[in-house]
Amino acid sequence: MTPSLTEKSRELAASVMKDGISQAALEVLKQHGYEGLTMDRVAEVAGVAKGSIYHYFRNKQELVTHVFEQIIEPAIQAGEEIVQKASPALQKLEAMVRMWLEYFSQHRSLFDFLFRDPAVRELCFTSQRAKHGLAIERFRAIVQQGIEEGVFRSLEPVVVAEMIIGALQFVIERQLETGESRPIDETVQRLLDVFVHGIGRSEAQAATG
Amino acid sequence: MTPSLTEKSRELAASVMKDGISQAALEVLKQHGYEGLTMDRVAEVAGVAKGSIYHYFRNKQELVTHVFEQIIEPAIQAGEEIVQKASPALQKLEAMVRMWLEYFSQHRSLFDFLFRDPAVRELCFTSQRAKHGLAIERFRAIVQQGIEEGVFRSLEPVVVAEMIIGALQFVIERQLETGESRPIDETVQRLLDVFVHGIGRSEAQAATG
Amino acid sequence: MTPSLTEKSRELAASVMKDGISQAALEVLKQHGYEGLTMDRVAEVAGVAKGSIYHYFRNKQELVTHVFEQIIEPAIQAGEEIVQKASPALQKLEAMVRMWLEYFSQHRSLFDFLFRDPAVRELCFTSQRAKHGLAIERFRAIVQQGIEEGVFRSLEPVVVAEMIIGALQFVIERQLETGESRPIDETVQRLLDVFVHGIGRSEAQAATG
Amino acid sequence: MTPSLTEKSRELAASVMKDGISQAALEVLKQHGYEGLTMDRVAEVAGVAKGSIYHYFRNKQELVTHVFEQIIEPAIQAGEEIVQKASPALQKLEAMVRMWLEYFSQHRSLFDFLFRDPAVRELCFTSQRAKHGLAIERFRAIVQQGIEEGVFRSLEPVVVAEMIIGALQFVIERQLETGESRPIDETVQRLLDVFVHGIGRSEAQAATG
DNA sequence: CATGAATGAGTGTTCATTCAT
DNA sequence: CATGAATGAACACTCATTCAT
Repeated sequence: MTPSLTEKSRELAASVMKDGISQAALEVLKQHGYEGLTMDRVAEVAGVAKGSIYHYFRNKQELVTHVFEQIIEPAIQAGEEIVQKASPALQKLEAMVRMWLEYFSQHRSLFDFLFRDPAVRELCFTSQRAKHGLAIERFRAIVQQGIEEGVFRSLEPVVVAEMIIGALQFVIERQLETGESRPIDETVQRLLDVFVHGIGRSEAQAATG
Repeated sequence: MTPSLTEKSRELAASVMKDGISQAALEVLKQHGYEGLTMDRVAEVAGVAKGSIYHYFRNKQELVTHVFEQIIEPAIQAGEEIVQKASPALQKLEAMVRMWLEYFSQHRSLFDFLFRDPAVRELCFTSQRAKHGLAIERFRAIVQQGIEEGVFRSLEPVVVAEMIIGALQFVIERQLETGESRPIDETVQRLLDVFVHGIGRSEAQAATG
Repeated sequence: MTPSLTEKSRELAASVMKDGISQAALEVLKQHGYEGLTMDRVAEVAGVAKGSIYHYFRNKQELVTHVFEQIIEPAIQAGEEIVQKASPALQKLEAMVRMWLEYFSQHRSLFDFLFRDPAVRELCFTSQRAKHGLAIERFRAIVQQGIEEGVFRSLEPVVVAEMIIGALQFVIERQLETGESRPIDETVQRLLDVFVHGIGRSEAQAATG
Repeated sequence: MTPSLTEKSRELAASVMKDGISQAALEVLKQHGYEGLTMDRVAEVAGVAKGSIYHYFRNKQELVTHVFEQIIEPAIQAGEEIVQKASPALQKLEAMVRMWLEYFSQHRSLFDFLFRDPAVRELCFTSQRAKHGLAIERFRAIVQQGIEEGVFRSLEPVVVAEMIIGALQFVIERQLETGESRPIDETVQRLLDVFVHGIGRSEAQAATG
């Protein structure tokens, strides 16, 4: 059992180091941008020798990936909670949109950097359908639930999920670019309004429908 | 008149070279990504000496910018034509969505790279409201027209424009990532359907409205 | 005889071009310094094609050398005149010191650049004992004359000439560096005073002597 | 105490490397001149990788400056000692002239290169009145002392100092250029003779002579 | 395990020189 | 002769990665 204990403390120490380095990398990312993310700087900020980083991360890419995962974790958790709740789809949708809006407005600048690494993108979206793919999956589930509840029309839920996320991301992105920051509540309402009721006028809709 | 002729052929040769280098850069971009875009590679692919590139582009950034402009130009033109037509907003919207859909599906992979260059982003979005900002402006104008025609509800047109573009981009992005390629017609219909009618069911809408 | 005429006009044209290019190089030198002296810039300022420079100067070094010769020529001439005059050595010395002082204060900044090229140095001082060596020779001749006239002590004239030139150059150099510009008359007097009478006090001299 | 030991050996190793690189740079300077001083060559001669140089010197300029300081340091020290001594001005002057003469004859070729770097010049003369400015200051102090002792005439000491240094430098320079090497003792005597007694035969001098 | 010195391939950019037109 | 596009070697500097201690 002793070895198990030693092993555990070893593991603990290792994970502490990993986190420390990861945090340092995040700091560097914030201050110097993606192109300014050098192992030297990470080592300096983390207060460890450059070589030590390679004990915990095989290479720079792995470090970047880990940083990304650290950042996105809270959103994953928050999303999970929202989905798990026993609320109507519309409420879940609103909660989800608000959560992502808040999340993106906090971290968008970092995403600019993180999404830059093709390897990270690969990881996030495609390969293991992880993280972002997960976001889609969750919106999809909510849309599906809405359809089943009879409040949403019977549309392809994945595509709808994608549209919502895309719209949401881009709206945030624009706000960051233009510098203006509208209250999140307002943005949430607008997004929901458009997606739920459409931009078409009811009479016209009645006519077309 | 002779100098005019010589001058012309010189200009022609110069523009041929510029295009050649630009094409080479595009090729490198496709194969190696933005981080892999080195002047050496461009020179090699273009089949010219590295130094020669600097006869046509002051520096790397200028080359990148030029490549970007070359790519986006056709879309700008097509957008202009659509906007100028005297058609109802709904038709324009459809044409615009289809155009961008076609355009993005052709170039999305490049945008991943191009949008990554801060200088390019600057150019595109912020500084001179050029290119992408222009796209927003055009969608905005169409939405505005729709509102005036009485077919669209009176929503903030800029935000709606942003949502549509965001949704559109992301849907394409996803298709590229998942590898599946749905017919563009179908995607256009889905986007319009969602944005015009919303995802909510009519009764619910009637109830809310 | 016709070919002779053609030949002459050809030669004339060539020398005109050489001078034009040389002047352009001088201009570039003044504006951009030695490190900024590029063939491109020279061609641009001269208003000729870069390639044309190589018709008149085998390479950059030859051009630089030519520029140097152009600059130093007036001083050579002025020196010649002073030496040729039938005046007492002391008067010649004063005239010479004044001339060089004026000359250096006008061109010192250029010398900083020109003396930088080892090839130029080679040319100027060593190889053909040209130019600068010539200056030494002239000061030497004046000192010699002074000895013969009985107004100067019988010292090794070359070394004395070197000392005077060295002192003269350095005093100017310092003025340029410190930025202060004392009147030339004053500097001339000081130099002559020190070199003619020495810094030692008469009694002390008598004591030492 | 162990860390202190490790630290010390580390520091030692670092200073050994710095010196090695510095020496290599000196070697390159001697063989290829200032324009031929490339980091590649320094690395090759030093037997280290190019990148390693940048562990010890932030950039080329810093390396050059360091080389310069290494070379000039001994002269600074020797000058300090001479000035500090409690000897009559005339003796100090002789010692100083001899010291510089010896020093310059050893390093003049390097100065050709070193003085060429604007940054080095800046450092030496202007900015902190360091090094060369220091030399002037010291000669000035000696002249001043001589005036106070009553052995030198009451002349502007700074200008006299400049003249002596200029003459001294130029005489050495000439010897290097012409290749002839006169005994230093002789040169010292000639310089002092000229500067103390002047070249003119005055009545007083005539009386002594 | 921790270290940080050492590495060396790679980066964008410059510029004297050549040569086909 | 005049041209200027093309060249390519050279430059200072960076940085992910390795490895002896």
